[in-house]
Amino acid sequence: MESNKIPQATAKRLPLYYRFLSNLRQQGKSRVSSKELSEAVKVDSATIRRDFSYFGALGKKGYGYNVEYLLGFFRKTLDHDELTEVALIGVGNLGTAFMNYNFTKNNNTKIVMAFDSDAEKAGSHIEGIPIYHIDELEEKLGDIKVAILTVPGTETDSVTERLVDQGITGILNFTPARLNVPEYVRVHHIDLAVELQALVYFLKHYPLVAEES
Amino acid sequence: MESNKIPQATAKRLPLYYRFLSNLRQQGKSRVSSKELSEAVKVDSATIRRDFSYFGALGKKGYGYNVEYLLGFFRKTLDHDELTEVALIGVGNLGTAFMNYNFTKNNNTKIVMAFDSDAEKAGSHIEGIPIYHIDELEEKLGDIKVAILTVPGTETDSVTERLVDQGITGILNFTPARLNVPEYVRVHHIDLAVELQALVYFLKHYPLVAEES
DNA sequence: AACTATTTGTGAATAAATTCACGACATTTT
DNA sequence: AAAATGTCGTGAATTTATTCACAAATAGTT
Repeated sequence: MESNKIPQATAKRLPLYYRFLSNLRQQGKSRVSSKELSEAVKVDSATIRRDFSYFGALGKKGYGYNVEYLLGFFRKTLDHDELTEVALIGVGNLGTAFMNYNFTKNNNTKIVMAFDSDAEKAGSHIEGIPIYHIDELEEKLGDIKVAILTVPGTETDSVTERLVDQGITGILNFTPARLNVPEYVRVHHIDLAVELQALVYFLKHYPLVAEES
Repeated sequence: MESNKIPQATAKRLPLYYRFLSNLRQQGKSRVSSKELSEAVKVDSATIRRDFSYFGALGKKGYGYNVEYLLGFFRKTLDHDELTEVALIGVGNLGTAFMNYNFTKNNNTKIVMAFDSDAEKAGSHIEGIPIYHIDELEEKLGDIKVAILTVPGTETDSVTERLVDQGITGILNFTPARLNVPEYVRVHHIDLAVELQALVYFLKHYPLVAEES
């Protein structure tokens, strides 16, 4: 894989760049400098240029970057032409929020089915996405490789095991638990309570500037 | 502020450690080694020891760490004795998920009020938390310093400005926008679409191990 | 055509975070 | 009481990420 040389920190910013570039195109802008983009995405302009440079010379000195060209380039790099199908596990408030969120706009990912342990929900649809009972997981999952996990804490471990058994290799985990998965499965954690606490900690211990009158 | 010397990466892990230590206590464990904790939180044991060491010598050689002592220490360090009040802006599915989430269990943060632009929702409660109309923001906010932003993209900028005007200094931002705030306001972004895309990108470009039969 | 203003791409410097590896000490076992 | 084992705390090495700063090139201007 040639893209092994791209730093992880850079890779994480790519989707962000992509979205803001899409916005710019929609606004009719055909050119952008690293400085302008920097102000929009709040990433240092040198970092942006460095990030882009891992993919070669995408810009032009004295001019900046051509929005259309950059978008085309990243569309390929981010595989935006092929849709990645995603399953959502746990149709509570958080899960429902995801289903309503229109991921496919500006995106290459789409939630195509959801599961819940509540028999009441099974059989219904949200935004056209079918909800199955969790017992049907093995039957319905097919060759989906990515799952969003928004179940309550108690069910986490057993569901995770079943997902892995069915061939899931990527999990976006919103539960507070740390998942036990084989090493070939990638898990990204988004821990809402931790994020909130960390923010509060930073506010108290890392004041940015003395607030002025 | 003496804790200026603690690396940010360490600070972000503290709430995580705290939660897992609480779990251990609940399980009746009175002692834990960095190796055991490492397996639970999925952080390298050397990193854990390094993190703890910024606060002094909290453990005992040949023994490990005393769970109770560690918890007591972090309770003070993380200001777990004082409750930080938080306002939530935008009572959609995502916002509702937060309100149902019991942040105060094992936590020092509490959502004490919510706002929404939907007049229907104003006046009601979720989990005992009052929901006000967004027009009442200035009137009701009081001296709350932290806000969770879960509004649709269109309202983001104007709401942010009003929050800052009212003295908010920390924002947990779930909208896709990058906020324009004075430099003394700390914003943490959680960008759901970006997280999902980044996961997909890593799966394709950074395979962890060839999946074995 | 000459001049000025921009802006990239990157080598080098710096900063931040992780990981190695081991001496020192405490605990446990025999 | 001695030996064996376990575990911390940390100096040093390494890795990863960011930022500086400037030559080179282009674009725009007069």
